[in-house]
Amino acid sequence: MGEADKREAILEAALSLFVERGFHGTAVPLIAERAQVGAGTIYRYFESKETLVNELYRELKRSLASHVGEDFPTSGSPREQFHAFWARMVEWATKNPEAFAFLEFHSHDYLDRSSRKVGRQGRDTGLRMIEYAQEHHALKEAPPLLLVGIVLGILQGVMRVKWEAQGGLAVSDEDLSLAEQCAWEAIRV
Amino acid sequence: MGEADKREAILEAALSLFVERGFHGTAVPLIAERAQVGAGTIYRYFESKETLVNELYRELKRSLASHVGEDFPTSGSPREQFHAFWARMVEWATKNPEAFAFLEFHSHDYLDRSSRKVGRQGRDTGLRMIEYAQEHHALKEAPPLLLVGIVLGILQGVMRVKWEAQGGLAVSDEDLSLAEQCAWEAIRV
Amino acid sequence: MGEADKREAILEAALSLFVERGFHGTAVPLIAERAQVGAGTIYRYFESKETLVNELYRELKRSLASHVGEDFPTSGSPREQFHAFWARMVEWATKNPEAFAFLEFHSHDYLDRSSRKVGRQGRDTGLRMIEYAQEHHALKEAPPLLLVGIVLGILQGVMRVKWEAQGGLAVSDEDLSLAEQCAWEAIRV
Amino acid sequence: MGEADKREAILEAALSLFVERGFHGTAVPLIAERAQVGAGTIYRYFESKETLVNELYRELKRSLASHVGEDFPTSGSPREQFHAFWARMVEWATKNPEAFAFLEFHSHDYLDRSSRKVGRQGRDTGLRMIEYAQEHHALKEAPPLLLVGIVLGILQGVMRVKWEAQGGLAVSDEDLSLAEQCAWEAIRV
DNA sequence: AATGAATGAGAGTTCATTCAT
DNA sequence: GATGAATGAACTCTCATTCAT
Repeated sequence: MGEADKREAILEAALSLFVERGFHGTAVPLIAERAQVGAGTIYRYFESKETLVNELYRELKRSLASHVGEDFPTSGSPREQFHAFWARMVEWATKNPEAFAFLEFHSHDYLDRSSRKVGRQGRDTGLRMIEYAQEHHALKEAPPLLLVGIVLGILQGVMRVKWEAQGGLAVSDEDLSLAEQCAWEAIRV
Repeated sequence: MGEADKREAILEAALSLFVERGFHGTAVPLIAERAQVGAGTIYRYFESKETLVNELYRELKRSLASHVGEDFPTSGSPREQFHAFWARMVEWATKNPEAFAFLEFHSHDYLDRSSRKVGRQGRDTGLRMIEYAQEHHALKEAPPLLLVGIVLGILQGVMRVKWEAQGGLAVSDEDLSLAEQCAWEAIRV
Repeated sequence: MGEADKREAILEAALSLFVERGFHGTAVPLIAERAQVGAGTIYRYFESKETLVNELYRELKRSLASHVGEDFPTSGSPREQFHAFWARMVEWATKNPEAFAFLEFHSHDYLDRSSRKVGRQGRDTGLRMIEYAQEHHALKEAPPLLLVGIVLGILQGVMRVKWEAQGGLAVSDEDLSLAEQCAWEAIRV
Repeated sequence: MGEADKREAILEAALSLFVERGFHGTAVPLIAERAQVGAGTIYRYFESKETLVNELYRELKRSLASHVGEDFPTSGSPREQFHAFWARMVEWATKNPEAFAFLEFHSHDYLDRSSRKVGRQGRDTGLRMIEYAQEHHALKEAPPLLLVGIVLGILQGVMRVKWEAQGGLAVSDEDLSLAEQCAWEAIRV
């Protein structure tokens, strides 16, 4: 196992445990065990448990941001942009359910300045998309922050239902498309 | 100070500290100090720190539910019912900002079975309202759980913006009414 | 057991263990065990293991300094002053053999600024006594620091012999008086 | 680099680090780094960190002893012998300041039986010199151990002043000669 | 023979909980 | 009934030592 692999194994183990038991409920040796490394090894890759969770947070935030931002239809219509945004968020969340759960369903009382900055950047990107759409009179005349809150809230609310769904109550792709339409109707003029 | 008062003081102290520093970041003696009681006293009112946070959670959930449910316009139109629901949620969240922040912006990895049941009851009430409205063909034909997720998501998203707003960026009552309209347009036919 | 007693018990336990096994060879729970308190209790009285050893160091240094300084024959002849100094040092070291061993036979790589300052104060007092005696032409014309080093070196060397003596090789009071005379002859004109 | 060179490099690195940071404050990989070898290599030359420090201690003690003992004026007068002893000790300490600091200013709580034996041998040599001088009625009638303690104490005290001296307070060769005279006057009849 | 990444025992420390006062 | 000093289990983290390369 190469160095990068080991680092990755630790991050993956930490992610799944943080989602299962929360950050504070997860002891470092438990992460080590799941990652199949010694407890001390974690400290060759991360300065501390806090550093570990912060790096995990930032890497996931950045992964999500880059997935949404790649080849974004910058010159598309507001509705096209909204679709791109929604579809990619859902895509990422579906491919990385634990990562999405970690980012969105858990509180992050351990974030350092750098991580909080990364957290804000994601929101700011959404903000610019909203402002652009408002300039095209495609959206309601409301404070952009409010509209961002509404859209992200819907996304979170819907994904939480999907996450919590067990057994036959699964949320289908069709449902997610429907939710996109709901979200659009929430904010459009 | 009577027994009930002391219990209340402990719960209030715990609430504000949990919101400030998170459940795990709050030491029991700190709660005692803020509540102006001895550390041991807390254990005359609550079996453990976990019990305390669970009872706090349930009492707040019930308070919110009863505020929303009291004199609910059971026979009103779906839109009237939706307005009642929204306005009362916002009212309670505005009167009890810390309580709302605790319930909605923090992860609750410590909830016991009983608390999770109470948590579900709130959602189920919303579910029945949605189903009732769907029977009247006022809402989109989507899984009720999805629509509940959307509405609660919007509410949470909007209130989070309000909570995080500092300085001149405050979210006004007008904004909240606008958000209500957004939420309605998200789910109505 | 009162608060001060418990603090004292911890300091005493720590002193004897530090002398036996060195600072780094002494685990905190071991100190607790010998002091007959819980491991956590130590942290109610001392911020950390380092704080503990620093406070111990300073209290002993101060005790020694005050024993030597009390009713010191400020206006006595240099020889009288020297006798007072020597006799009191020996007296304190004999009454507190572990304390003297801790202060003089162990290296103190953990001392903080405050402790180092206290350490220097003791030496400076000796320095002033030497300078006073030199002004009276009672001592050799050598750098005062050197003479202080010589006297303290002799004291330490002699007490180390006493400390290490086991069985029939004990160092008697008479020997210590002899050593005083040696020390005086080392520095006098 | 030959085997012996590598061993030497490790011992030198260890010595300077032990003097700077103390034995317990020095991590083995740090010694390896300064010696420009891999951490594991140290364990091809020394069984353990304890073995390493013990061998270092013994080699330095032996080096000092042999420097003092070489061509010692066995049939010289007590004063001549004393001068030879003092001058050679000072010479060695001046040429090997870190080694002297390590041997004399640090506590050695890790010494094994063999090292303690070597430590005693140095003192025993001094003891025989003292006894020889006493037989010639050149010294005070005091327990030889005491006189050895006095002389070694002075040497240590003086060298400590020199070691700690910084800036313009340096201890000169002249001062060291003066100190020799002090030491002699301390013990002579 | 040499390396240094990996290890895990053991360190210092915290804090939910207890119980003598 | 109320207190808060005391507790010790469990945590995070370090570092002497090993061993696959």
